[in-house]
Amino acid sequence: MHILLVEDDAQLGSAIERALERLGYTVSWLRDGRSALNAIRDRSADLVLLDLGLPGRDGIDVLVEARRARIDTPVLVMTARDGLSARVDGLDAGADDYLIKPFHVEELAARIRSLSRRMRGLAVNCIEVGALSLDLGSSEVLFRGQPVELTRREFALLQALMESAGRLVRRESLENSLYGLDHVVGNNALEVLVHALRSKLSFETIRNVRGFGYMIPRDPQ
Amino acid sequence: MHILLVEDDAQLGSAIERALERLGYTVSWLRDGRSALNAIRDRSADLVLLDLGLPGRDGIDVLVEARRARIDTPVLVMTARDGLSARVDGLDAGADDYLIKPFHVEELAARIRSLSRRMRGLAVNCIEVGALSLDLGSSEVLFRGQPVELTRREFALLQALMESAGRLVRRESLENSLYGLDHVVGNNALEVLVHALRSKLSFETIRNVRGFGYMIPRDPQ
DNA sequence: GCCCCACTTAAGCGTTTCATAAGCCATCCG
DNA sequence: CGGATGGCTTATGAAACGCTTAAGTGGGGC
Repeated sequence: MHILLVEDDAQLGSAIERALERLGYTVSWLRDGRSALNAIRDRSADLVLLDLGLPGRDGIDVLVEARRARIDTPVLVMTARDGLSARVDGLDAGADDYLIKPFHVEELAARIRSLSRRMRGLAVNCIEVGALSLDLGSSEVLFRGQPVELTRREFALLQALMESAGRLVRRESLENSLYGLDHVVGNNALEVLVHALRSKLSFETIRNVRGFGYMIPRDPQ
Repeated sequence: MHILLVEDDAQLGSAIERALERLGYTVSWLRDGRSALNAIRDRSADLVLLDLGLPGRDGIDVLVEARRARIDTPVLVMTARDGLSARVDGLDAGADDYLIKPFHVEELAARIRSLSRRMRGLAVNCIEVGALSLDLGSSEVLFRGQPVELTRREFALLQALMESAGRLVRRESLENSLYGLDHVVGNNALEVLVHALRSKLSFETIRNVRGFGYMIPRDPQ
């Protein structure tokens, strides 16, 4: 998940950036409203962490402009404790949640998690591994940038594998998540499915571990 | 943002109240039509979430009275699935959108966000995609510049698809927003509806993605 | 009360998808 | 080297899916 951090204070900004990266997010840190707005318009970020204490009314303006452009990327605003009106303005302007400075990193992490949980199923929700990108929202799959048409079962299999990319997924566990616990399914269905998926992607993307299961390597080396 | 919740059921009311507060809104929860009407007249709320299942025709009356008093606070109406007539009355009486009980909290949140975005956007109640233009205020639909007569359901379907134009909308999600959560509804009502809509527009505008759902392409190429 | 309209249900049909089966290939043991 | 096991590949019939048309249902307007 990619987070756009908009914060003009150097010290605070770098602290937040480091904290977010430690939590496993990728971060773009921008210092001013103008470049922030451009970045938001690109829709490259999955979440925006916006400081409302920017010089001028920059922070609010960014938000208002973005919402006017019908960009509904979730926005989490940060305000000073005394900035009650700013906070209210922020929510009015279309923020999804707010944090009061100063805050604990745990608080920030919790808000981000809650927000990403909330937007799941509504906005884009991508898993990316190597040359593969899988969008759970639109059910679209890209392989080396090209869209690939998958059936429901193929999609489910790919999702299961990509969700634990780099790790082996036991055959049994795959069968469960594809067909449910009632194993009425014949013992060869999975192989057929794997084959179909491989021929739509490439034969190297899905690796078999004899006797155990399958995996998608995280580093395609 | 302050939301006025009008709901007589204690359990449901407190559940919705908690959910809204978790989403960062402040909530006033009122149980009956009379006090609701007073509160609406104060114009203290930014949005009203109104249950039409109040005893008597209280719910509708509140709405009609409020609109008669020229109060244009957005109203999101909640109705039971079987209360089709109540729903129609609700929209006729001046509701801005409706939800069918029971609903997911995410659905409620999405509607509230969409509504608040809509009212913020300088009364731009239009969604435009390709040759399609849908006016949420007047419920008018234009296709290639020509007005098209749609029924309520067709309109709701088109709205759902256009609100996420360019993205796939899962069949399940469409069924939820059209019929509510308890899909007691027959399993091909949606297909019939899609067919009706396609034949009023064109057969290319709505694309099916087998096994997943439907979408309206943002770029008709 | 009657008719009309919107809507759901039902049924038929073509297409796609999927599980099964059956044969082939690779790897692992002796 | 050869059997055995596990995985790969391909073909096929059945089931699922979606489209379409037609018939049934129930509410609102007259």
